[in-house]
Amino acid sequence: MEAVQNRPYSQTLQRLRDAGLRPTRQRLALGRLLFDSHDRHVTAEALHEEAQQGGISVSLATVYNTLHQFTDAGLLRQVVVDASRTYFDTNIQEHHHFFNESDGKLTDIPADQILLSALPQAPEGLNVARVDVIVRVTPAS
Amino acid sequence: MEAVQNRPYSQTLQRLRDAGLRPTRQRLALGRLLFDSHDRHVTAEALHEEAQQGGISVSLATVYNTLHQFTDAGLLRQVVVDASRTYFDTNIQEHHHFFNESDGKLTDIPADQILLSALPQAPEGLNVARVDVIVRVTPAS
DNA sequence: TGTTTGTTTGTAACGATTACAAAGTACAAC
DNA sequence: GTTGTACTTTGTAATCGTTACAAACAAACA
Repeated sequence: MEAVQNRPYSQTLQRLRDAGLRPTRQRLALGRLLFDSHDRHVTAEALHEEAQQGGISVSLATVYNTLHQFTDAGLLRQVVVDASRTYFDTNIQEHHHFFNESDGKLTDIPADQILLSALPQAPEGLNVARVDVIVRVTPAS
Repeated sequence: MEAVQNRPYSQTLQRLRDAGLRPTRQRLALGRLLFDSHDRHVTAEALHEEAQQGGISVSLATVYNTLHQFTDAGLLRQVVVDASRTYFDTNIQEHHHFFNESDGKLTDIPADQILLSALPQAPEGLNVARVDVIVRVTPAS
């Protein structure tokens, strides 16, 4: 078995290939930041900042482009919880979120921890694409 | 019984008084647009447009101010479903939404039509402020 | 009616995001 | 390798919804 420190947890290269995206230096670097740990929730600005800190030279425009390309490829998912910024979630399985309204932090809730019963029928001519449950939390008084 | 056309469905004047907001021409006019019919979902831009069409002279800045004041007073509720714009909902009861991703239209789902069981415990030190369920729908293929 | 305090308005500013064209890079063919 | 081409990245300008702000205005009340 190969050494842990060399194991490509994220297999970013393969993911990019599978998605038909050229494995450029920028995409590989951002992919590793995103996929080497699990259940990350990032904004474009935050990821850009993180890349800079890590010595990765990448423009903010590229971070935006990349996040959208990854999302289109199904490697990421957008989470809408706050009107002022867009979050991208590395967990693409069905699941839900706690959203801390005071610090803007998201936490995953596994799908099996929330049971939705009796979902009403979608209006005529429409199909359900996804169901999002957002549990908004605030610091206890 | 008074004539239907004179009946103040929305009782906007009283609502404003109760909320401690001066019943100005602009607030009364916007309040009537919002509260004279039920279950409305508006954006600031759309409400401004609607007011203009109806011959109500009110600035966009005032529409924004008013929507926020109404929200703070508990007369409206904000709904976050789309990163690009903020919706305000005249239904302040507990309920959920269908969100049509192709045309941006919201439809209410009464609270009793979605049963959420086994909501996980909020992280230490946090209280649940609200649970939003958004059923994202798209046109059937 | 006068005074005070709250409200409205037009416009500038803001912050996140997108558009765009020029410069750079991956990749396949030679 | 070298070259050619299509795809990417980049800095920056533009966009868009929203907020800030100070001057003009209006409601409340003595």
